[in-house]
Amino acid sequence: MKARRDVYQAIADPTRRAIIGMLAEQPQNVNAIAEQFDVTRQAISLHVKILSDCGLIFIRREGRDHICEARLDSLNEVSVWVEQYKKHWESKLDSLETYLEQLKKERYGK
Amino acid sequence: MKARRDVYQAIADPTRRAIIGMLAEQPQNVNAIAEQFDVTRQAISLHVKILSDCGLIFIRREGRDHICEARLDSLNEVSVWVEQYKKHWESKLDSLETYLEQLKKERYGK
DNA sequence: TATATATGCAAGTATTTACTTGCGCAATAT
DNA sequence: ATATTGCGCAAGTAAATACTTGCATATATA
Repeated sequence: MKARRDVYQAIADPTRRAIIGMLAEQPQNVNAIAEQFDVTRQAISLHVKILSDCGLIFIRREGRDHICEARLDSLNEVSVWVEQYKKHWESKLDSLETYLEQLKKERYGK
Repeated sequence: MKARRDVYQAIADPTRRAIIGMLAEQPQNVNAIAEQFDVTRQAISLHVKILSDCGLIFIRREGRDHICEARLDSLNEVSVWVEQYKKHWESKLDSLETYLEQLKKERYGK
């Protein structure tokens, strides 16, 4: 469990995206997060660790509490990657027919 | 290999992101894609299937060629999700000290 | 000091992932 | 017709993933 661990992989899991959502609203300790899910605290603890490892959350110790706060700077990498393709889905043509029509005017494949 | 297969999971793999990048520039058949990687054609074929399954690419048959083209509409989901947190990384404070200072003024944890 | 609380670590499991090799099939090309 | 090319399917493997339970370790509280 120490392999590829980048932002893309971190946000691939819906539970982790939910955790990010919660922490973006308000920092919370691990137990508080875990109570909002059906899995064990340890499962959440692992998700928190993964998020922490890739820099998406920052863990501040306050007594025995480990308070997690969203630090979403590294989401910028995803943002940049996705936005570069924005034209691909925003310049949609009206129908598939028109689309295919256009495709035939060009050369494709190898 | 038929479990969770959403856009987030699809783009979690660097090879698949690379394939998307290639196809965004120019549609290509499976072999043409595979030649640009060190893995077998079948490995790429699987990636292509995953991308196709979640709607990120469209496969058009032309004789024996399966020509893949980027259809990145579903990236919009990722875009929307990421952009909602943009303020979290764009409103960065100058230093960690200032940041922590601000945190102390609020109540955290459970 | 004893006890409860918050948490991490370790080990074990089931499932998924990312691959591989081998094969079969359809569409060209010879 | 036969060979070649492009490709998917099936089966197998190694590793990663998402969990679990059990235990150890701090910190707070009675």
